[in-house]
Amino acid sequence: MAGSVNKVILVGNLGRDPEIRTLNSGERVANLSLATSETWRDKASGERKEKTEWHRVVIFNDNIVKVCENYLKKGSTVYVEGQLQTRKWTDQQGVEKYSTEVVIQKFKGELTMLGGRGDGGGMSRGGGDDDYSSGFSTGGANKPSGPRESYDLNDDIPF
Amino acid sequence: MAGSVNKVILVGNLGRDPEIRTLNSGERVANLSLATSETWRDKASGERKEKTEWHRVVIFNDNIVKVCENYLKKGSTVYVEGQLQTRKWTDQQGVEKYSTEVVIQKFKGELTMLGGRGDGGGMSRGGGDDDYSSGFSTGGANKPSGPRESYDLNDDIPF
Amino acid sequence: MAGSVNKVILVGNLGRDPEIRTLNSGERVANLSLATSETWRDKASGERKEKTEWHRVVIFNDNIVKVCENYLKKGSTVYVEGQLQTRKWTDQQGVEKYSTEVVIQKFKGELTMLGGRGDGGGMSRGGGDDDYSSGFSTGGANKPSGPRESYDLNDDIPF
Amino acid sequence: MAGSVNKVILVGNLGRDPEIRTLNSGERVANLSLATSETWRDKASGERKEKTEWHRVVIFNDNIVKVCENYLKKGSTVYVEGQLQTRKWTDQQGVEKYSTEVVIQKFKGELTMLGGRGDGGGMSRGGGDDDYSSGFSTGGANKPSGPRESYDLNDDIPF
DNA sequence: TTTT
DNA sequence: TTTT
Repeated sequence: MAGSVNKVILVGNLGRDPEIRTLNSGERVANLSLATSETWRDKASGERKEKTEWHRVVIFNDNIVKVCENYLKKGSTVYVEGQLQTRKWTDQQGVEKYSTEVVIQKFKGELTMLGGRGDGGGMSRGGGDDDYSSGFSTGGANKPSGPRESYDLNDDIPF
Repeated sequence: MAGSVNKVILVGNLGRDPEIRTLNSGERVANLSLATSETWRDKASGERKEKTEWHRVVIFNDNIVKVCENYLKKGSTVYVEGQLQTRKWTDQQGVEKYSTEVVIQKFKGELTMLGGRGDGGGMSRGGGDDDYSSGFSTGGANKPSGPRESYDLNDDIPF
Repeated sequence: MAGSVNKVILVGNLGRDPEIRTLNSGERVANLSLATSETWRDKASGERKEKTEWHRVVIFNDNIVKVCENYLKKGSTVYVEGQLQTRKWTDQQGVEKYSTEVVIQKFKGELTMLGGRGDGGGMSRGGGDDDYSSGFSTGGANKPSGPRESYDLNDDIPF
Repeated sequence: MAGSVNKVILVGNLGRDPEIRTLNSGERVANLSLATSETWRDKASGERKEKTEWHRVVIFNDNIVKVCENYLKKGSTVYVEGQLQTRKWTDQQGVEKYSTEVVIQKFKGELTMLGGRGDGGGMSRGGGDDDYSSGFSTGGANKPSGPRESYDLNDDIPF
């Protein structure tokens, strides 16, 4: 295929605390229940209405799992960037079901804390790590070394 | 809620021709089956692997429905920008099911043709309209009246 | 051209209060100075570093101009979605300059309030309007007439 | 700062072949000149109009630099995801200038080939690498190992 | 079910 | 300077 893009961008609030589990492989996974809402005024009745959409976010990136564990809770506002993925599973009655999730892979996607009620006050990020971050953002990288401040090309002119 | 964002960006190919239906309200709706693929080389075996994700795109914007009708077909490459929306429905056995879709609302979202095998050659967009467009892009338009809560199609099954 | 996309997504804080001006046409324009920051730990020195990028956001959508006027101030956190646009202008010495801006057109782009220090407390949106909104989001609106080619502000300098 | 986001998404065509240079550090950098266009019908005159925006894209990720070198040329259509960055420089007359660029960092951003006239036919990506890719997409990762196909949580239910 |  |  000549290239494709699968990207989801959400800003919303957690409906409950993150759930973190350990797979048989030892790998940790975080699950978030994230709400986005729209409000509008109904043209006919003049009433204000609201509709909330709930998103299931699944995180396989361990740096981001740690942020979920240490900083997020019910009510936290987050920016999430991931991929749409539909998973098939079978319930206890043997019925096939589908679940569509926003997945933050090990090497793809981001999560950035944006504050909100759930934040326990402090914004300090905890020390001792060598992560690259955009504020409380986490993701994308492996062992980055910071943004580029300048580079030595002197024949660059705006075009 | 202090503002939220719900945005999906996809670039992929149509798995079949667009399906266009007319609702009881007279409103037209287009459905796209859009594939995005990832390929990678397996570290262990060294083999090239591929995984395809299928997305159900539902379009309520009539300008975009017209583009689907006139220009898109199986194999077309498109850029789609919409919202994630999960819809509950009941199948013929009375079982509740959920379908998560990428929705292009009447007044939100975009679709841009990017070529691909399915394009029947001509790129001319048809005249006589006064639409704003970015290339073959369509969207962003007028007179919003709130998000869609439900629509009366009962033959929709997750795919 | 077979379709193109020009989209900028920013979440950051205002460095100063919004500036709102009226063009000769009577149209109002809001300018925001928006900061995004990245922090990282320097691999060599182990020090925490930060780099801030300043973005000039220019808003031609009057609903969003009103939100800027009524709700935003220095310190506010906002989500902004617009287009990249580079404008050429001539300074008082007759030197040609270029300014690249994130533009929210009349019929394209969004702004969503996400809280932050600058918010004067209340989140109430003001009544009497029939706007469609996603939280405090505003945008996506009607009756487009083409992109903006130039506007008559001659005191604009890159910042 | 409580987290920020700085993201640019472009789909357009290259106005010329990629320029690739080597910095004093030995690091390679690719520069792309990318066009995005909008067309619209003027309401007054009824004429079709077009406006093209040119974007300077700067790439520090070596995997993506290789894709530019081997597969892209004048006319190629690409999807680019990067960060907005403004760089100050001094021209030969000693005048300070600013250049705003879309930067694909070493560990951030993506480039995906979408075809277009410039593509020399072959889509084969060259072998012997262990890169993760989405079609011809490149970026984001370091040593990824492919998308997740399934995971062993059996208590997952749609919510 | 697409695409390469 | 691209593309249709």
